[in-house]
Amino acid sequence: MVTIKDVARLANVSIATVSRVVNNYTHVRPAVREAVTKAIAELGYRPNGLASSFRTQQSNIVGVLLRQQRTPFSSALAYAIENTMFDQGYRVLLCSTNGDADREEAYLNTMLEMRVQGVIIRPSAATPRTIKQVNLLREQGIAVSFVDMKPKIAAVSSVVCDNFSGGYQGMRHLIELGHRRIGVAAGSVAQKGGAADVGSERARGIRQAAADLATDVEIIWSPPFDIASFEIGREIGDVMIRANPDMTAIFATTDMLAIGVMHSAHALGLDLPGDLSILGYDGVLESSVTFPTLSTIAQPIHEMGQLAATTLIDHMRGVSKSPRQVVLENTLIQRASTIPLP
Amino acid sequence: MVTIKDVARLANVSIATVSRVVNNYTHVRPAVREAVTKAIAELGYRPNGLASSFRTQQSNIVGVLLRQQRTPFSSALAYAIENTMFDQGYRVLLCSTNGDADREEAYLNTMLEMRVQGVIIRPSAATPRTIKQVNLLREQGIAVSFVDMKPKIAAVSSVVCDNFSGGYQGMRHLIELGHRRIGVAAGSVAQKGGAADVGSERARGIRQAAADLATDVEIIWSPPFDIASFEIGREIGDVMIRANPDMTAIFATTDMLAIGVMHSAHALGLDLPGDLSILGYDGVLESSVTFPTLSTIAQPIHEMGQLAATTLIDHMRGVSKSPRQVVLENTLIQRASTIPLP
DNA sequence: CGGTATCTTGTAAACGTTTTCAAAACAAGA
DNA sequence: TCTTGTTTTGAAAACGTTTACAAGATACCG
Repeated sequence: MVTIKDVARLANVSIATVSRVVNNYTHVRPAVREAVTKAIAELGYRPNGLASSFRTQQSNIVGVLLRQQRTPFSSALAYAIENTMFDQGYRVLLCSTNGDADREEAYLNTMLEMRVQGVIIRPSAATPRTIKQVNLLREQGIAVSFVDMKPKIAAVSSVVCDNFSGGYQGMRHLIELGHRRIGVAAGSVAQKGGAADVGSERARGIRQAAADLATDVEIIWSPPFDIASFEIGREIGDVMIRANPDMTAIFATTDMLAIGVMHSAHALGLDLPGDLSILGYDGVLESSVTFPTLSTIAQPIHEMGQLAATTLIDHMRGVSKSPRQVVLENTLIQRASTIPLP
Repeated sequence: MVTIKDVARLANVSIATVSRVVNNYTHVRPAVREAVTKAIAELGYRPNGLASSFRTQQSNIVGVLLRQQRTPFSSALAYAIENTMFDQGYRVLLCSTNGDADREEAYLNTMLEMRVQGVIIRPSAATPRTIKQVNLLREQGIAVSFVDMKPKIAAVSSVVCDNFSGGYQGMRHLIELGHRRIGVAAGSVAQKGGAADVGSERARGIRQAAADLATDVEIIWSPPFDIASFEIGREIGDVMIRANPDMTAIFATTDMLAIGVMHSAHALGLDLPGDLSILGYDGVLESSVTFPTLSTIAQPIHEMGQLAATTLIDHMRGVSKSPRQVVLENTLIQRASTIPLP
C-alpha cells in the first residue's frame, strides 16, 4: 500500500508538504503543489483514513441508533439523517437495536470505542440503562441528539413532534365531521397517560380535544396492546367494531394500525368510509395506498431527520453548545377515509 | 481520556500486558490478569478503537451501498445485512446513493479511505464507472459482494433471485387460472430484454411461460417507464385498462406498481378481483395490506441479505477465497387479488 | 546592501495501540 | 545445585498521519 512517504520521495518534498497538499492547506508554492498532485496521481495514493482518524482523533462517523429498522417511519428517518450527514462530510453507522437492550448496549459500546463524533438516538424507551449509557457518551464529549422522544435529561437536544397537538387535531377533525362515538386505538402505555412519551401525548391531546370541543363525545378506548402493527390493528378493530355497533369513527395512533382496522372493518362487511370513518397517524408511505385512501395526521419525518442531523452537527462543530429542543407540528392530511356523518 | 498507559501504571505492569488482557490472550498469570482487570474498571478505561484499528489496519466496518433507502425492499435488505454483520462483530456503514453516480463515487472513495473490510453493493446499474470502482476496491484487497444483481465481472460473489423463474411462475399462475389476455407492467429496460438485469430477466420468464404453457396467450405490454413507483403504477394501469377492455389480469413487476394499478382499476369502477386479477412482485410489507390482499411473487429478502453478509464475511476472513454466486428461488404467495376466470 | 517581515519548507515528535524479541521467572528433571 | 524447557513479562519498534517549531527562502523597504 502506497503511503505518504512514497509520494514525498517521488515528489522530492517532505511528508509534511504532502500532507499540506492533501488537506489543501495554504502556504504551498503552486509549483510544489502541482508536483505533489502529480505524484499522488501517478502512485494512486489514497490517504489512510485509519491513520488520520487516529492522529486527529476524529472519526467523522456518527452513529444512528434506531429501535427498529423495518418500519417505514424508521427507514425514512434514517434516510433523511444519512442524506444530511453525507452533505456535511459525515458518515453514518447504522445501529438498529431491534428493541433489544443488550444490543443497544453493545452498540453504544462500539460507538464509544470507535470514537464516533456524535450519536442520534431514537430509543426503545428512556430506561435508566439508556440514560446511563447516554450520560457516558456525553462524558466522553460525544454529542448526542434525540429524535422522536424528548429525554428527561435536561441538557440534551431533541427533535420531536407535538404529539399532543397531533392527537388534538385528529380528534377535532373527527368531531367537526360530526362524529361523537369515536374509537381510539392506542397502545397500553398511552392509555395510562403517565410518561411524556409519544403515545401518551397523543392520547392526552385526544382527551383534551374531546373535552374542549363538544360535550357529548364518547371515547371508546381499544384494549391495550404493545406493538402498533398491522396484525394488532386487525385484532383491535375486530374487537372494537363488534362491541360497539354505534361507533362511527376510529382514530388509530399509527398508520399501520389504521390499515389493520380497515381490514377488520372490511372483513366484518362494513362499508368504508360510509359506515366507519378511519383516521391514521404518521403519514408514512402506506397511507395513500389503501382503499379508501387514508386520512392521517402526518409527521414531517424528513424534516425531523434533517433537523436532528443539523442540530447534532452544530454540537459536534462546537457552533452551538447549548441544547436545542425542537418541536415540530403535525398536519392533518385529509383523504377519503374520513367523511362527515350524514 | 484514560489510555493503556494509565492502566499499566496503576496495575504495575507494562502496557504490553494490559494489551494482552484486553484482547484476552493467553500467557497471563491469573493474578496479573485480575489486577489489570481491576485497574481497567477503576479507571473506566476503554480501548481507543481508532488506535487499534490503525495499528492493525482493520476497521471491522463493512459498507452497504444501496441505490435507494426509502423502499421497503431496500430497508428490509439493509436490516438483514446489519443484523447478520452485528452478530459477527462487524459494523455497518450505511451508504445510500440515491441513484446518484457522483454520490456513489464519493461513498466508494470514503470506503476506500477508511479501509472498510468489505462492501455489499446493490448498484444502480452496472455502469462502467461502477465496475471500475469495484475493481479498485478489490485491488486494495477489499472484499466485495453484490446483491440483487449478478455483475458481469466474473470473479465476484453475488446473491440474486431467479427472476426468470419468478416471472415464469407468475405467468404460469395466471395462465392456470384461465387468463389469456394478460397485461404486464414492466419498466423500459425490461422490455428491451437485452441485459441480464432484474427486470429483463422477469420479462424473459414471462415470455417463456406464455410460449410454453398455452398457444393463445396474448401479452399486453405496458408503456415503458423508468421508476416502479405507486404513482407510475396508477398511470400505467389507467392507460392499459382503458385501452384493453378485454384484458382479465395484470402482472406488475413490483408490488408498488401493483398497488398503483389497483388504484387505477378502482378509479375506473372495476371490481377487484372480479373484473381484473392483479399479481405483484416482491413480497414487501404492503402486499398484505391492500384490498383485496395482493397475490405476489415473493423474494426471500431476509435470506438474500443474510447470505450476502455471510458470503462477504467468509471472504473477509479468508475462509473462502473463490467467489460464490448464489441464486435463490422466488415463491408465489397466493392471496385474494388473483382468481380463476369464470 | 542590510534589515525586517512574510511565505514556504523540513525535522521530528506525537497519537495509542499491537507485536516482536529477548530477558526474566519459574518448574522440573538430573 | 545445575541444566533444560516452558511460561510469563517488559522494552521498544512500528503503523501513517498531523502539527509545532524552527530554519531557510524570498520579497520589500530604506
